[in-house]
Amino acid sequence: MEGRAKIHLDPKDPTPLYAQLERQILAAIATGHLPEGAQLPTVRQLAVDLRVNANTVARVYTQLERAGVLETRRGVGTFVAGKRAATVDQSTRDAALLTAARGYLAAAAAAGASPDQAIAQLRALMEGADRG
Amino acid sequence: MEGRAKIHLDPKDPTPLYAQLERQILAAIATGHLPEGAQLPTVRQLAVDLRVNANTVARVYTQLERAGVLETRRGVGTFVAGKRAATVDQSTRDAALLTAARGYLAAAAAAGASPDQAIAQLRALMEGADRG
DNA sequence: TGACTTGTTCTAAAATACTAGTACAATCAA
DNA sequence: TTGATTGTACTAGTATTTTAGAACAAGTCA
Repeated sequence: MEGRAKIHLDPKDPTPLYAQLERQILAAIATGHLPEGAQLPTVRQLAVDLRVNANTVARVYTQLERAGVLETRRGVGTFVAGKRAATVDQSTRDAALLTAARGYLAAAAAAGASPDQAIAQLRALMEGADRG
Repeated sequence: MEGRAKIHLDPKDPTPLYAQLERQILAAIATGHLPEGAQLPTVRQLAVDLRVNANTVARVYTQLERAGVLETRRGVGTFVAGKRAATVDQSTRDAALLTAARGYLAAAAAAGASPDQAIAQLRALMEGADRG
């Protein structure tokens, strides 16, 4: 029960599982669900919880470790790394955010939600994170 | 030049191109960019514009045609179908919106943006769409 | 030391996504 | 009818994603 991250993967979503998992972890960190220094579930445990292969989890951990987001210690576990320098420039990040926003608006519209509802849903999600 | 849909695909996004395209079309319809009866670009033309294979576009058109969203007439073109009965229930749509919101928050975090910036970007996009 | 836990690496196979090219069918206009 | 346009269907090949299983490396603890 020690700070289980609320990770949700959707097998129906055409987005690859590894990409979903990576985003969820990054979001959990950004929203404070996973504070600096927090320990993540082990590769094998998370694989069981999410019903995916251990390799899929391991690959995500490795990738995030190389990106400086996570810190891994063999035999101990995987932890959220401390503040790191941003390696990508601002324009690249802006472009990524724009693309993500377009995608969300599209997905919301496809789900029959109005833009206002889309924002409301986002707010609700953020508040839930604050309390966690 | 008759109402070109503003479709943007991101090859860097791990989400499959066909899924991105499907969402964008659904969004364009939901937001009124593509009103009922409007003609979509031809399979070959859109494939050229988006730098994807014609088969990828054709598959999306076919899928949306089977879903009742589009109407295709051989030798003429593809059009937005008339009002159709909602085939998915509310809970399914809510779940889809929640998943989309989680994904956006995660993508924004991955892009180094705060949740507030994520919402700001969304608002900016909405205003731009209104004027378009 | 030895047992155990944890992350890492590797090979192999299956399923899916995407590209490429071709051919066919239906509609419209001259 | 003829030709052009458009959607549909098909095969083949490549790349990516995911699963599966095994083995190895590094750390903790008794």
